[in-house]
Amino acid sequence: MFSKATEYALRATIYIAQKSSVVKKLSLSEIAKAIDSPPSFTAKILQLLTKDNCVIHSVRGPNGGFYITESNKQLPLKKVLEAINENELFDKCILGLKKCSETKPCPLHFQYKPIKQELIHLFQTNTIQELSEKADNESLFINNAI
Amino acid sequence: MFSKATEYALRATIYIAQKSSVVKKLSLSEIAKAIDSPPSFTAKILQLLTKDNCVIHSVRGPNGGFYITESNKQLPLKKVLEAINENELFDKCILGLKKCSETKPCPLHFQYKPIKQELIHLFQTNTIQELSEKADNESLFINNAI
DNA sequence: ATAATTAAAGACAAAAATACCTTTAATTAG
DNA sequence: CTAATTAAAGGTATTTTTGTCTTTAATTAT
Ligand code: FES
Ligand code: FES
Repeated sequence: MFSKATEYALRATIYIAQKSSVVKKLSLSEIAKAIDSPPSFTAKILQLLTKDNCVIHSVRGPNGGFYITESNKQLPLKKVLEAINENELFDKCILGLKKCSETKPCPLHFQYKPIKQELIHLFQTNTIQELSEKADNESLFINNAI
Repeated sequence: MFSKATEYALRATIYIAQKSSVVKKLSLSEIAKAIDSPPSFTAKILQLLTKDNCVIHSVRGPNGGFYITESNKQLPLKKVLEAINENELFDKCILGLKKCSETKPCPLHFQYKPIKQELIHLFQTNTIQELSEKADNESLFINNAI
């Protein structure tokens, strides 16, 4: 479904929303360990999420790290997909035609369309905060620990 | 969503179901041109679909090529995914956890679950024949022609 | 000011996916 | 039987994705 990069981005964002605040920043190594992802690769992805502070924030130096503001927690999960340029996933034709189009639809188009809408809805209506609260309250998981 | 290999496999299968019969086989080059795919790569994929005659059939030599039997047209589209080993796509966790599990669900699990079911349903209920007829009757498309 | 800590940036490496190319085997037509 | 045609098989090449490593810049604590 998603690329590794996207999966790490989503898991990292949820974890940061769970555990960080402006006064409690999380280091790369803590995040990577928590979400079970390769640290250096995760660094690249966090940089994308930090760009223009579009999703998360970062500060360098001692006691530095990554955090997310309360206001950014209100962003829809879709924002994460946009930040790492995988948002167009939901615009694509399921059979791989160059354009998914109503006027030149593939044989699965009209059946796939409502499912696609639900996927878009899923990422548009869930905020980062909501997801992180879910993970908090219902003992849900964002890593592969045993 | 799907890999290129899967996209080509689905488009090729639909095209073969539309145009072939036991007495009218289609050459690799015709298929690749029709579905707008790289011929050599498409050859590999058709081989997988031909293995054990699980989806399509092939014969070598003059007037040889690929075709599908009436009985195989009754197979669900899911069979194509299985043939190229991308069927597990729908078993995977959307956040990339090693296992999608009810007992250790990710924060999106319960919202994603019904969508996943619809995707599975889509590929399980549609037969190859139904899709190819759709493509016939409603001027739907399986290539990128202008 | 200096040293320590942390992310940013960029080069590099490995693996996987995609695409291509050559040889072989099967089949058919003549 | 021979030549032509077509898919099968297997190797190679390219591109993309994933992952690593090193250097630089920013920040903080002492
Ligand atoms: S054209 Fe294929 S999904 Fe819309
Ligand atoms: S655990 Fe993530 S989708 Fe089921």
